[in-house]
Amino acid sequence: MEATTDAEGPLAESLAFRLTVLGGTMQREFALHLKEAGLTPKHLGVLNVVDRALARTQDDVATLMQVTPGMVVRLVDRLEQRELLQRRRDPVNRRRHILTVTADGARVLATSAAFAATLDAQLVATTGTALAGQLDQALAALMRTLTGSR
Amino acid sequence: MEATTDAEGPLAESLAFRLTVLGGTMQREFALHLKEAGLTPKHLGVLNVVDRALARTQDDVATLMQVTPGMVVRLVDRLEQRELLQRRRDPVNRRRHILTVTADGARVLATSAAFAATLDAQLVATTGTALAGQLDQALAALMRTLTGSR
DNA sequence: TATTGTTATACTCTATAACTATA
DNA sequence: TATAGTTATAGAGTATAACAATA
Repeated sequence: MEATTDAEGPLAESLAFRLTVLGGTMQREFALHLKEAGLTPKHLGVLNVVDRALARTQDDVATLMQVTPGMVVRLVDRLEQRELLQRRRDPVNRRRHILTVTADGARVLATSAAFAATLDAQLVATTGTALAGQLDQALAALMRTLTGSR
Repeated sequence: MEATTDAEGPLAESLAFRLTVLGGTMQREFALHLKEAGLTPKHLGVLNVVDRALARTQDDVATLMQVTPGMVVRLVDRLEQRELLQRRRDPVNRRRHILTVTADGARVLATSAAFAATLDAQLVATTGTALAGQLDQALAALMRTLTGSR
């Protein structure tokens, strides 16, 4: 009766489960790196989507990052205090806050990109260049569905 | 002077960063699925490492999952309350608690594996079978380094 | 003296829901 | 009436550090 436990293969071999585990490990690395700046991975995520023009307003950020509007407020609050992000009212629709990354914000993104590059180097060293290239393609395909096929 | 911002390529194209984002998405899915059982993805992680014999004691779990001993206590507390995991003293070294997955715990793992399979199906549908196969290989290589090359 | 696990404390993250203002 | 954002509250997660028991 072991068909009950492994009907679809063990959990540990699922793509989704391993993505969760490895994503958690990577997130921990980013968290450690960002700690000195008083930021979390989510703060970096906000900077990134705004910088990449995937999100223009707080509402955009909430939808794209799947977080509540209330959390976006707090994330943006801190980023604004640190002068990494700027809020300004949309003259066209005064309910909206348009977000822009400041020069300091761009610097945080650059530093984090450099840090990410060192993590990538470790990943490539583990998988080898061939597999890393294919990992890159697979992740790109998956990211496209998250950002709405852009 | 834009070499300053993109010296190593943009953050959004980093393998590590995308693993963080996608891992977060998958984690959210698992969290939603586990909510009705009153569990979190970390609880599932504990069940998994114990079931796979990657961890025998609470200390093993803490080391492997990179969480503090105090958190393992609370995670195991809940799993034990729900009768998904059993604690018993190691007769050889009475400081240790040996963990074993109960029949109910195995059932949770099975249900979660089935759920993971549906997530996997979505992932495969997005990337195509060829890329999914290579994603599988890359993730396997990366997981081996996490579990100590076992 | 080191290891394993527990507890206490405080802090952060997060979700929910009520609220303000704009449209 | 619907949208964008804010605030308040409460609950869950987490880290730190002090502690107890065992080796």
